[in-house]
Amino acid sequence: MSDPRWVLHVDLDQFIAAVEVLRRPELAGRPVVVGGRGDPTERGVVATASYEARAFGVGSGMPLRLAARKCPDAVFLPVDKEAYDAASAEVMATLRGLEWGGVPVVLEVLGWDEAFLGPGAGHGDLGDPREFAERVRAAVLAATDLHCSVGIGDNKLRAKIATDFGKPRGVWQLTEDTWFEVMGERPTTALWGIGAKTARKLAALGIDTVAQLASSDARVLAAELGPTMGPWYHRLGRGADTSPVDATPWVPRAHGREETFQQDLDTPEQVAAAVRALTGRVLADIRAEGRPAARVGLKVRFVPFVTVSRSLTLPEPTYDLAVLEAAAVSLLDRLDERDRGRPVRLLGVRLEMVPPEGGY
DNA sequence: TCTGGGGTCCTAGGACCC
DNA sequence: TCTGGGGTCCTAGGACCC
Repeated sequence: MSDPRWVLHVDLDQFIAAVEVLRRPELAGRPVVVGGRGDPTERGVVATASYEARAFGVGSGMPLRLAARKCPDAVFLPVDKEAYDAASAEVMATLRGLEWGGVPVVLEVLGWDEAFLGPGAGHGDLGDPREFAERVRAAVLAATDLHCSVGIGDNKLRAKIATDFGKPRGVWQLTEDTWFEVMGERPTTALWGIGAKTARKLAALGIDTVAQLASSDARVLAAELGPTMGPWYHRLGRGADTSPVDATPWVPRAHGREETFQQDLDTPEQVAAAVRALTGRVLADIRAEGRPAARVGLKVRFVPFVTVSRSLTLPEPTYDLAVLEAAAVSLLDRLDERDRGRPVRLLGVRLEMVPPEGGY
């Protein structure tokens, strides 16, 4: 019996909505929509909708106002980051405490509600991965009252894609043996890392499906899509991935804050004041990180929708609020003439930090 | 319907240096 | 008179993900 290096991908089912229902049991079975400040008359989008709300056509990324029109009886709740942070930490601690083949698992956290899980060094018999996957689901449910789905793969890519087939509350296995049978005829967007734009470029090359991508000419992809991305898309088509499950804690490169204004900003004074306010908020985040800012970036969305960005490298890394505010505001002067004076819908300030000692 | 907010990584072109 | 080739850094923008 061959012993593939099994990888599991764990994904919580409708994490945000599920956390909200847990602390308000009376919402169970009702359509719940979480997003923005919880006021569907404001500008904002849906972060997560419960299954009951999805039945009305409400989905992630949808404007709250549209969600309210589709499902007027839904309960609208504000995004409560702290609550999800806490629930996520509980889930990850539970996963980290699991043993597989007699040794602790290796856990790579992907976000609030997702993680890869692999066998630790020196493990013994791993047994049937499906049995272990069910154990994972049971452990998470017992510890947190949250349901999850688990994908099993012979690498991270296949495990990640498998999870979607198992949702909700299920387990699915995808390996080299079943890759083309399951994925071959699906559109390239079914792959992790190929979105609408790339799919369109591939379609222009006569590549619409995963199987077509796998049998395409890697040299053509490199020429058309870049020396790094081209070959990578080719590997995606075959489901190939050799990256290890990596438990190294995440070290952020940058922090940023964005704000969509309920009323568009009309004057340069309003815009500059908002940029300074955002800069102060991001500064607090990087102070907590303990590494000073090395670069400053500004993002501006005008009405109608045009989004531009400008950035600069600071003469020297700093925590100095006045210096950072001045740098961020100075980026406004670099906007194109035609954009100046147009109403501003969104502003974003981003501070890139100096790398930690020894790099990332 | 009128489009979040947090991120990462890649590419291309220009400036500059040797 | 015309023109190397390699390298790094900076900036703007594109694409993607959760």
